Amino acid sequence: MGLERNAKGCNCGKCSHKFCASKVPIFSTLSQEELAEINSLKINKKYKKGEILFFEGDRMESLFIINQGKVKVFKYTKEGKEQILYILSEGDIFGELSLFQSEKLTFNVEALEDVNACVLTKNNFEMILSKRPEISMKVLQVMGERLIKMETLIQSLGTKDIEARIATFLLELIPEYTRSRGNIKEIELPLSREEIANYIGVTRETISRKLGKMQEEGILRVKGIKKIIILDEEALKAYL
Amino acid sequence: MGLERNAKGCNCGKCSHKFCASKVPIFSTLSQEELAEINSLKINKKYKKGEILFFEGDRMESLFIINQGKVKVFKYTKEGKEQILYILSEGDIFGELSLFQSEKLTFNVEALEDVNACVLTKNNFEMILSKRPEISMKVLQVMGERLIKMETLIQSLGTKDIEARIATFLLELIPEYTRSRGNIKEIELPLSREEIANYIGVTRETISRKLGKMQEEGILRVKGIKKIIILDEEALKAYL
DNA sequence: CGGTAAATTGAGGGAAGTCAACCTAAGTGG
DNA sequence: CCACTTAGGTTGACTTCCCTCAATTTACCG
Repeated sequence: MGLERNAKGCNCGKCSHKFCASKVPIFSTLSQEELAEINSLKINKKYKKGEILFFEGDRMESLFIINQGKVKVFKYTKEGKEQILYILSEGDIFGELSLFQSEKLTFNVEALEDVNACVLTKNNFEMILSKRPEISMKVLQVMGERLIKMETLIQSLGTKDIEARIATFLLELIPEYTRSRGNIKEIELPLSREEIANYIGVTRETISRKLGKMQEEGILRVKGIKKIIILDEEALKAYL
Repeated sequence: MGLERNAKGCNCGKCSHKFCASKVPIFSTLSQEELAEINSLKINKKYKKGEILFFEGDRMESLFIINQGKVKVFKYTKEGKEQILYILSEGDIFGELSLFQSEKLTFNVEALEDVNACVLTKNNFEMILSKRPEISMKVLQVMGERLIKMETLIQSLGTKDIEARIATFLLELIPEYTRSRGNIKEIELPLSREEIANYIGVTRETISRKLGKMQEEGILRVKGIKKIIILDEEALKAYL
């Protein structure tokens, strides 16, 4: 699967990470030569599922580009429960903030699956940025999108109706995590029940019960532990 | 009051809005001449308390700088309740996002008190930006701070403990909204009870009850409708 | 094919929401 | 300056819904 990917995106046979830079929207305006330069500067890191990439309070000295896999970004609440802020996957970046304000990280990052990431040092990134200042605009766009996602999450958490929160969560997943088979949509869940609960601000048990209820209502079908088939997307939207 | 302000910050007697640009961190690197240029480009707008500056879905074609007063930025939840995202006051900017991604506004903005704002058109701002590209870095910093605030809010909303949410809210207010009298701190609340409730994700009544409880415990004193005296800041922090 | 971690299901309690009545304070006009 | 009006705040009784705790059941991995 991983090999297929490479074969598909790159023909040179050896540079399995040529993608790092080319995958990322912030570098979309760069030429092939410039991308190649970035690739020669980057280093590659691998993490196992469950591994912590960063802890709150760590000082970031580099820009991370996720080449493969997914990570969750989260904080701990007072009760020691994790509050997930967002999920990042292939092509997403993080650490960009610290590059501009050299502050400590305000969240933890953990690999949800095996992760392959490219790392650009702060210095190298600043060098690239000085050559191509329009990149900072791109970074602004990415941050803007992230802000909008967080606004949606806040709106969701502020909503008392838990069905609505779950619906929001599922609908968000559809564009990126769905394999369409005919006209039914099968979501590949990136999170466990407990993690969904921690994202939505409820307990694991409540998620179980609500999904069960939605299944009874014919809106979706829970297929094993990490798949959900959306049978009636309109009914889901009606919850919002 | 408004005049005193002006007298204090500006001696020319006529340019009551010279501050707009000089108040804003994103323009902090500019020279006096450049600031003056911006001031000649900007236009001035006034809003009455309760007035809506923008609706969700509006297209922003300008950068707003708050010169005086406070606004709340909010969305509506499914139940029609407002979910406040943040409070902006003197020196804060908004609309910066739309300038970079020309998307529609994702929130509403309402004046909490009489507001005086400076407006820079998108074109003018882009012109300034092209002359001084380092401003985009500053914008990134501002957005970074906003992102961090939202992360905190999410963490707070995800926390079940409502006392903790109230404590977080009050402690956030202290730096900006406190008049210290001796060693007791008196917070001037920018929000009504209902708005606090809408910010924290609970009902008006719950806020009343919890503040009453905290008063009984000797942590604070509710003084009328818009003042709270913090008697025991440490006890407040202990809720976190 | 076990063994373990995760998910589900059920029963019970508690905390916040709802609804309604009452109170307080800010603003208005005489 | 005071009485009146009204919006916002507080308080109480009741209800609901989610959390908690515990017992099973189901999925996943060697």
